[in-house]
Amino acid sequence: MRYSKTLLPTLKETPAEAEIVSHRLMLRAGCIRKLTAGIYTYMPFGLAAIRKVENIVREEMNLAGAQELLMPMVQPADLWRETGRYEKYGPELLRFHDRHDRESCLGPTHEEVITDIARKELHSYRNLPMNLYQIQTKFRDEIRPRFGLMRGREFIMKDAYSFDVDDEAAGISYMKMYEAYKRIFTRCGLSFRAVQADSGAIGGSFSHEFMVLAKTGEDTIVVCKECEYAANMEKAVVKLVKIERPEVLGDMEKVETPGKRKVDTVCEFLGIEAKQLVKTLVFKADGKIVAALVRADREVEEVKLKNLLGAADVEMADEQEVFDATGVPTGYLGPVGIAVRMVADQEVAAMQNFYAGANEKNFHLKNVNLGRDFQVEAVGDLRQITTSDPCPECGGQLETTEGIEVGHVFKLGTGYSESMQATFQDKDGQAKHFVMGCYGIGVSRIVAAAIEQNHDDRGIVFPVPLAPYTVIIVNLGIDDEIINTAAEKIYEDLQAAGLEVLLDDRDERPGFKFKDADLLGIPYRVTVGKTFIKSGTLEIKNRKDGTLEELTPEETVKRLQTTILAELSK
RNA sequence: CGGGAUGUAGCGCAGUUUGGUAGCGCACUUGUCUGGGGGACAAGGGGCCGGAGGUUCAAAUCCUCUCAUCCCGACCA
Repeated sequence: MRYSKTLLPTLKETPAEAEIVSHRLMLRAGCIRKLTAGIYTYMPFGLAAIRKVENIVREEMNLAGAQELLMPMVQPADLWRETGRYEKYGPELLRFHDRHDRESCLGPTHEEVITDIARKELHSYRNLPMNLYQIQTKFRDEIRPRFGLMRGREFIMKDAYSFDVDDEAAGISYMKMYEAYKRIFTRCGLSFRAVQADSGAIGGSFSHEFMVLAKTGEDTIVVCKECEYAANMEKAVVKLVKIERPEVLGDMEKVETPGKRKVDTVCEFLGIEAKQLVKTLVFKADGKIVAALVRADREVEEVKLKNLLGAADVEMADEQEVFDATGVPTGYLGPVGIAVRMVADQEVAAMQNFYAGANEKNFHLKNVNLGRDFQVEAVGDLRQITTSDPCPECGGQLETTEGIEVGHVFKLGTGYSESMQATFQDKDGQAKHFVMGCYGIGVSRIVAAAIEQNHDDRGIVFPVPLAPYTVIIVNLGIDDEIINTAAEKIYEDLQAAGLEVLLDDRDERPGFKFKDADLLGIPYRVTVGKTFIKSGTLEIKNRKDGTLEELTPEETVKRLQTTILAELSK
């Protein structure tokens, strides 16, 4: 492609709206332009990168035995009512009425539509397993779209759905996708981790999120330094460290703590450590008051609390609500003699002779013990994991990093097939519900994540497999016949060698062109300038490491062809 | 939906406090020079100052209402 004929509007200055690197660079490099909040036009250069991702996804999905189809974006409300999601989905689902006043919605995901296809078209176990996928623009009316393509309302997603005869077969389908995903993200040149997204309530870990490791990620994940364990922070299982303490249970006594409400001040006043104190935090679970007990130096993980309680929604109660429910001012709350539902972190159950609030202003209790002095409704893993906790898998050291979720594999089971009566006839002649799985990849988000992970202060540094062009030729002598001819020649030859080449044939000054080449992040730059007249060589620059080479045109073609091919087959 | 901020030329901004009829840098057009890291000079084009209403002789500026966008918290690929 000739730069002079391309719509590739680069920006020297950064538009004020862009906050994170990928968004900023994608705007500056002319990849995207915003139409309205969370909705972007993919400009030719950005679209080329998206297509690269799509093709990798397509190849690997097909290789894994999945078939591509394309489902409608506009969907009838009735279909969504079958699964109850038309009511449940919330305002993210954009609903509207068509000219006949039929209720419709824009598909944020396609379980209903695909299950409808399955119940109509798949009738026998002989048809299974079946895995169908599409690459499509999704619409989710996000509460707060932000960060450009990272969280848009409109975005390109690959979604796949598998249908199997039973649980075991579904597990195989799941693993196939899991492996395909690893290949996809590896081929995209991303540094990523597959993290467990389910704490194991169903039994196995049948949900994984694929996270690209990047500082700007919206999720925090914990990663083991020694083994492959990785999990979303809010779901990471805390392994209880057994402490052998054959202590004699002391008699519970009241101690005065005048005006000491905070953990720090209480500990300082009593001359104890926070790990000897238990704090009582009050939450509203689906509107009902529940107290959660954790060691004073720990944090309650609301997601875990939610799961333990089986609640749909959990939030912290405010001071007034706490007082209304318990009659105790915050700071002196404790588990002994309090009339609310209580749950405790497993660590609290293992503690002996601890301190806690006395449910009386200016007093705490000493030598409190669970079981003897109070009872709780449930004990479980309630607290947030820390880097000083051992890896739940191998006991190794943990660290935290930020991650961007680019993929999610999930075993659905028979929820959808049951609510939509999607059955097939099995070997034994019985009608059975399909066991389903669903698998998503954020295609447009991958491009943003890749830039988040691969850039420097001069611009994007595209991984070769995602680069819209792999080579940019900088012609520095538009008016010089020798240089011009050489630039045209190498342009032809590189294309003939099967490479995607951008020829910068604009009448601009060298500095200007170099800056653009850096900004665009094209992996290899070939400069045709005065050195060609002097020595007949071209300069090849590697965008990533900055290495320079002087080669003849023939050598250049060979060198680029082999190195780029090598990069692509990694 | 709560909290904060911003809307002035394609982009980045000043001007708003103290009303007097719109400016700077970049980009764009033309010309000359220049030619290995966003070059120089000269001459141009481009703005119902987000929208509506009001106050006033006079509004980008003051008042009221609205719309939009961005940032911080609950969702997710």
